[in-house]
Amino acid sequence: MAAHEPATLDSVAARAGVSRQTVSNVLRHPARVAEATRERVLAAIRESGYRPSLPARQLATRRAHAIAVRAERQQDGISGLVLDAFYHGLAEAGQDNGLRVVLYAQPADEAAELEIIDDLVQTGAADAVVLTATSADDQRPAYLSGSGTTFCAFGRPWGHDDEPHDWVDVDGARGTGLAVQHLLDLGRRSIAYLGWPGDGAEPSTGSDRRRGWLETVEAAGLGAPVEARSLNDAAAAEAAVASLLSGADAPDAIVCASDTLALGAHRAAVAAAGGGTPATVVGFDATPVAAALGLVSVAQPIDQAAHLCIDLLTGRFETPDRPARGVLVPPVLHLPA
Amino acid sequence: MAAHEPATLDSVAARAGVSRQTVSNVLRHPARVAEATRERVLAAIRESGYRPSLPARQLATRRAHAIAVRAERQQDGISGLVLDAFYHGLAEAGQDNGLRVVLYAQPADEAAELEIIDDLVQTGAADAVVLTATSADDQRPAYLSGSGTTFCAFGRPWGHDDEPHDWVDVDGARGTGLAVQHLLDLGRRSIAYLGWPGDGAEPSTGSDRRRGWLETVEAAGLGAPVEARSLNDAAAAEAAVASLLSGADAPDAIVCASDTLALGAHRAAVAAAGGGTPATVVGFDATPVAAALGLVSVAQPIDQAAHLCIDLLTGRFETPDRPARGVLVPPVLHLPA
DNA sequence: CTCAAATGTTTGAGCGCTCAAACCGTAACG
DNA sequence: CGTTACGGTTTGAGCGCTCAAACATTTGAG
Repeated sequence: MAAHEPATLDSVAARAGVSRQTVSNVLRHPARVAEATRERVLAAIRESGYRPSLPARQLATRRAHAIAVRAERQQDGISGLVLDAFYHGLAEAGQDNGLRVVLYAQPADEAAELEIIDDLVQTGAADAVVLTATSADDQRPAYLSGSGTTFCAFGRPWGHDDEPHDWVDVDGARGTGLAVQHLLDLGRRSIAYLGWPGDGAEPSTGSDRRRGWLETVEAAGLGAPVEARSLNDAAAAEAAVASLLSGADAPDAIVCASDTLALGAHRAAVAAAGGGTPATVVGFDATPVAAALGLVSVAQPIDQAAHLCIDLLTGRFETPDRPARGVLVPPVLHLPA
Repeated sequence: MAAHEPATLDSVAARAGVSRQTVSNVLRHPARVAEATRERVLAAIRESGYRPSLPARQLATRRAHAIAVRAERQQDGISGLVLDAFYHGLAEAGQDNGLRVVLYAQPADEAAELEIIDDLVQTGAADAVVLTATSADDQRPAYLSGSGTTFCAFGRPWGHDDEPHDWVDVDGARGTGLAVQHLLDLGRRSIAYLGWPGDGAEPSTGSDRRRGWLETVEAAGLGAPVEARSLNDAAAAEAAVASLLSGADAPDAIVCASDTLALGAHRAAVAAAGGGTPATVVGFDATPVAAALGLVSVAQPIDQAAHLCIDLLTGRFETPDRPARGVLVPPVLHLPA
């Protein structure tokens, strides 16, 4: 606990009676050092409480040993909570791979964000970026590919298969498929879908989730599937589902593209049931809101996704020119406690 | 956009026809450089797209220009969402002060966490730490004070006034006071409190929130205040409130120590009302759950708190021995949209 | 006109590490 | 018994910056 001068490679070397480089080798390339020497050096390291200087290493290796990730400006309501788990996963997986995670504040627009990323990379504060919340009209992947910045996206390159890059995403179709299956097991026979406007037209998260529902419902050989759309807003969702439930062929279950939609759907269902059994609602994201309402919801394995992002990045650090790789992880169904 | 060798202090200096140090001065101590020279150097910097190397600076100044903050292992249910906003606030305020924010994954226990913090500081990855979620029996502040690590806590040093340190906290009493006042304005006359077990005994977040309720209710000169306690769990809270509402002197409003408690209270209130007007519930933290249920909730000004943490830290960097300082920020009442 | 004090700029050294190349014994080979 | 080879180790150089001190140049006072 003494407040000595902090130990350096040289001070440890002197103590162990070897050269600076040998100490470094013990740490970075243990195989190069003879057994006996290694023991002695390790002892010296332990005794002196030596901690290698990160900045010095960064300077010498020209690598930051860090990745950057964006801190969202503000959680857009119900979802967004998933990010906390993502941050933790990144930090954890990063620690295991000698990578630190640095946060940058989401600025006003994409252009400003790209500037920040460039800055982080060029100043040597980060080697790579993890992009979150990517969408089809996202400029960032193309720009980063163009500028040669290493990155991994959490989210598929929707509609940009021509510009491949590393990505990790959750299999939304699989998730809604699980939801439908669960409802079928529960005996539901008319399973509707509540999605976002535009789902199904262009490739997107929404289209993907809708597809999983559609395919599973059709595979079950049930009647013509019913669906509604709404902006990601509980009130709007409630209205949309209310009209869906007032129709002649009212469904007995509703799979939703998000927990926000599920909240609205749930309200509408309870109202429409008028004391009877309301249609069963399944959400997406397994947020506390779904849990609070006692709804089943599709949970994204965020932690796993974060670890995979780190894996892809470390892989690319080692083999910079390997072809782009994408990984799809399966979600799981979360039943309320 | 050319992929030249990245510019350095020397390359810029050569281009501007001055010495290395002058370029450095232009950036760090503009006053030391003559107007004309400065212009010329700035032009050279612009033309060459020079970005100072962070690692080099860190090595030379022996400062990381970064602070560390913990990424929570897992959001404990409803609350915890606040952290996202906190991270963003830290990153934003940090950027304005030349501080980067690095994340570390919350490990299994406090001892392991302290080890990680030590490591970050000793390797020069961070100059200071922002502690989150501090509690009365928290070992971390004392340890960090002892080891001379600079830090700022988001949370008061409950019951540890003997070991002062920098902190920022939200005025919980003020928050519940606002809640009570709001209910009084609404015409409620019997305002109960739902808190956590032990609130009121020892100094703590819970005691603080309870005190705000108690003082405001007493100041209003209403009848003897009623209260209940429950673990931070919706089901437990529901049970606690149910028995509260079944009593003779059932309250017409309930102020809660958290949104999780509020959720339970809300359910109990709706059930007890049996179709009539349920008791009004006010939550704490203004999470999406409260919004989803249409509940009023006390919102913590997280962004402001984060900025204040950075202010305290930068202040301490400049004046390491100034006395410890604590800042209390007032919360605001969030009405559902 | 001289000298000292400003003012502006450069030089030298060093932060702690890693790379590549040089070095040194000793074992294996012809 | 000289030569090559090789595991193990050391040396030199340099990553890009900042500090402190040294060095010019100008200015104002005596």
